[in-house]
Formats: sequence, C-alpha cells, structure tokens
Amino acid sequence: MDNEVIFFGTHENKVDRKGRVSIPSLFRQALVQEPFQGVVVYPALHGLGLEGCGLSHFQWIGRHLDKIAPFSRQRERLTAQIFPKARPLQWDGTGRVQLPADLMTSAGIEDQVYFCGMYRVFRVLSPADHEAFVSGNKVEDSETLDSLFDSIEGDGQ
Amino acid sequence: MDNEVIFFGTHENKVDRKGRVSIPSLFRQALVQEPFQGVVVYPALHGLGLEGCGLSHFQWIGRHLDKIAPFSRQRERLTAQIFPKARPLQWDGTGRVQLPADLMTSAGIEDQVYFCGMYRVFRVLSPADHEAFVSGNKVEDSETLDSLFDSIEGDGQ
DNA sequence: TAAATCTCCATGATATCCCATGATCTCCCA
DNA sequence: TGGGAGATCATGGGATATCATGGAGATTTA
Repeated sequence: MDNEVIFFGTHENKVDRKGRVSIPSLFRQALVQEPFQGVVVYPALHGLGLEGCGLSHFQWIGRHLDKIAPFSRQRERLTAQIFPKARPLQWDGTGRVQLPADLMTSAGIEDQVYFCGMYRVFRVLSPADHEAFVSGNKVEDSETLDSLFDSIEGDGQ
Repeated sequence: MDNEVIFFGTHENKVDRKGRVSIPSLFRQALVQEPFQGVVVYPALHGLGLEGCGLSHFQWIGRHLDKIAPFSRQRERLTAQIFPKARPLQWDGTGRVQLPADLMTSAGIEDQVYFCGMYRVFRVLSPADHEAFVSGNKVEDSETLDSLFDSIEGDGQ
C-alpha cells in the first residue's frame, strides 16, 4: 500500500478477562512504517467511546495545540481534555494491547468492542455506543467545547 | 495511454460462495500504475449499491477532509459517513477480491454483481439495483447529508 | 507475596494462495 | 476470409497462511 496512514472499516473484537484486545490487522498494517509499533488511545472528543491513532498523528494533534496562545484558557482546556487520559499502547507479538482500566470504564467497555476506522484516527466503542454511532444518534457535547474545537483551523488549501 | 484512471463500461460478474469477485480486467488495467494493486470499496453516497475507486482517488477524497477543522463536528460527520464502511481490497493473482460480508449485506448483493464504470469511480450493484440504476430510478438520500457533501469544493480549475 | 503484565504456544475460523478448467477473444497464416 | 493455435479471462476447488482468541507459564511491579 501507500505510506499514508488511513484507518478503514469496522472491526468487532473481544476483550478477554485480562483486558486484552487485538488491534485489527488492517490497522496494524496501516501503522507498520511508524517508529512506534502501537497506538495512542484517549477518550473521544465528541461524546462516544475512545479514540485512537498512531503516535505520529498524535504528535500532529499536539502541533495544532501549539497554534493556540500558550497560557490561554482555551489551550489549557483542550490539553486537559486529551492528554491526562491518553496512553500509548504497544501491541505484543500477536497484535494485542492491554486496555487500561480507567479508559475502559470511561467508555463503558466490557467484553466486546467495535473498532471504527475514521481516516486518520479510529474509534473504540462499546456495542451500545457503536449502535448509537452508526445510527447517527450522537450524545451531545457541551456547546462550549464544540465551539472550541471548531475554532481550530484545518490544513487550509 | 495516459496514466489517468478512468473506468469504462458495464461488467456482469459472479460472486462465488466464498464471497470472491473478479474485478473486471478493464478496471484492473486502468489501475496498473497505482501503487496499491486493489480498489477501495464503500457504500455509495447517493443511493444505490457500492462505490469503488483506486486508493489514490480515495486519498484525494481524504485530502478534502484535511481542509476541514480537525476536531470539528462537520469533519467527524463526513468521516463517519464513509470510512467505517470503506475497505481497501487487494486483488489476488487472478484479479479477484473478497467482498466483506457487511458491504454485501448493505448493498443487497448475493451471487451476482454489475460493475458500472463511472469515470473516476465505479458502482458495484446487485441485479435489482442495476436495473433501477440504468432506468434512472434513484433512491434519495437525506437532504442534510447531501448538502454537507455538496459543500465540499472540487479542484476548481 | 499477591497482583498485574508480558511472552509464548495452541486452536478454530477465515481469508489468501495456487493450480485447473472452460469460455471467449486475439492473432496469424493459409 | 476463414479457421486454428495460443492468450486472456472469469470461475471453481483444495491447500496453505493469517488472524483473533484462549490459556499456561515467566517476569515484573506494588
């Protein structure tokens, strides 16, 4: 394939009683060229479940934060939203990672998860959240947060 | 010839009981110069069946998403509409790919499909959908989503 | 020392590879 | 112009590899 990291498709996997999950093979293939053979996982910004990505995309997110004034409340809020709960998870020889208990709790994940490819990132959802996700029923965030996120610019043209 | 990818014609192929389909030889020839020897397939945005294209055209779609604010709701909605159901399918030595079960289900595909060349993309349709497609009877999508996609600009000129 | 984490191996299901077959198409020469 | 040899293509089936998953044992951490 190409060297661009893109996450495709929906993959239903089990969480065993030790909290291990297989990262879908397609996702690992997308990340083979990354220096860190693993994923970074954090609570999703808009409502449902967890979000994950490769380490280098996580660094790219950080660079977007760098565009915001260093001591502003906005920067602090966004940073607080992502980093304290984010974890780099390295997969083992069989492609599994161990989901931290606090992330599982905050996402309502128990013994089954859905991995949803979302271009540069992916979602990790409980069955219930996945159901809501595909049917378009979103849990609404606070308007305040929304407007914060919307204020960050894209790559432009 | 040029290196420009264009899909021509209509091709009727069988889906075997393993879910394999031959990608029409003409389509594969159109993609010989692509780095990824396969196609990306996803539910058609406007109505019927599945849509497919080469990876680089799909990446071009992604680059439009990159123009949208990274954490915005609009970006997330557009992404969620395409990527969780999109799959890169690499063809084997005989030019066949394996159609994922969820895509077959969502497109009502069983043991026979029609490939319709549509310039830069192509359709993969069940016999019934193909019938409706050629006779011009479209199933309409939600207006909301349509207007979202329509708001994305082309390359201009 | 108990709990948690990691490594390694086994297993069933699934997807992929490889070869065979007939049908169609192309090409070349009578 | 016709017809036969060879190539290409779609398709079928068996063999093989990959993947997700479970569990035992080793290693680390608290």
